[in-house]
Amino acid sequence: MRSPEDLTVAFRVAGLKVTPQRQLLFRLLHNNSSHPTADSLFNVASELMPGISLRTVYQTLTDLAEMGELQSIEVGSGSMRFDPNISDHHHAVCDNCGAVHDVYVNRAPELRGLDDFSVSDARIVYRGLCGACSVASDS
Amino acid sequence: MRSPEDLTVAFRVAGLKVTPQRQLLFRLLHNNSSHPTADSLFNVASELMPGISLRTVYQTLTDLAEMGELQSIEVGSGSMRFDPNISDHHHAVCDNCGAVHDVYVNRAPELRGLDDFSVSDARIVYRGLCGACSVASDS
DNA sequence: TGCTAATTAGCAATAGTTGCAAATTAGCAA
DNA sequence: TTGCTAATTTGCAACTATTGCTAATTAGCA
Repeated sequence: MRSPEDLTVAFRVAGLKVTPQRQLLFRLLHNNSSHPTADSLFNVASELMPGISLRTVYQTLTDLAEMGELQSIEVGSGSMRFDPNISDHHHAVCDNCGAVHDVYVNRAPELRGLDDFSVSDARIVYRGLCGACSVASDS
Repeated sequence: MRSPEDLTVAFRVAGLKVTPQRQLLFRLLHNNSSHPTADSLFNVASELMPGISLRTVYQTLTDLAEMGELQSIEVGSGSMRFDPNISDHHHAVCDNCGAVHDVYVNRAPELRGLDDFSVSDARIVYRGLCGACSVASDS
């Protein structure tokens, strides 16, 4: 995702308005690698801007995703997560603490068992234990 | 997933009862590669056994999943899908017709960018166009 | 400064799934 | 075969995540 400053310009160019709510969300998402849900973002945003609506958070996330500024991902936690890292990467989810990490793979794995399927996207979700949680479970 | 006959035995051994509803679902799921949702299974089951409850379908799917007889998968279609194929495989989803296909990869892709994460499971979801739909969209 | 289309907030509505309790029933034992 | 009891089924309410709708507000241009 681009910087809040760049997004401000990009939104105006696209005919979208730059409201205080959106600027706040730009800031909260920039360089955010926590893969937040709409709700968790709403909670943080609410402390900085009491009264902001969850609906507005959803709306802005949808707008950003449509502009290609962020990726929406599903890792089986029940709710959608948003990732401002739009480089070609995948995710590792800790079964213990639920944290979602960005991971990279050397090359896209090749398919077998399906002759004619033209792949446009491949997403990998790894599950297991993150560093902190494996240490904690050593005994 | 094992055969309806084997599951009948396995359920009794596990202290679970084998009801007509469950037997029907065993049959509907056996060798079923359509990756059905709870609701689509319910629809088929309802024709063969009017009055069967959606709640029962969910319950039985949960039981089967807990026994390791089927896999529940999420491919972004909004609802959970169930796969009686429990071999090590992945899925390809057609963006046009929504069909979910089983696919196999030569080897699990290696991680980069995360030092200490012990992977217990990796799931790949490919998106694109299936054979039938690529042909249909040629013009 | 005023205008207007975009946005916000709040609430209702929806989809998928699970919780709960009363009625039913599978499967064991006598 | 009959009776018992725990498991199951059903129906419905509740719940979570998300989207639809609309009146009131506001960004940004002229």
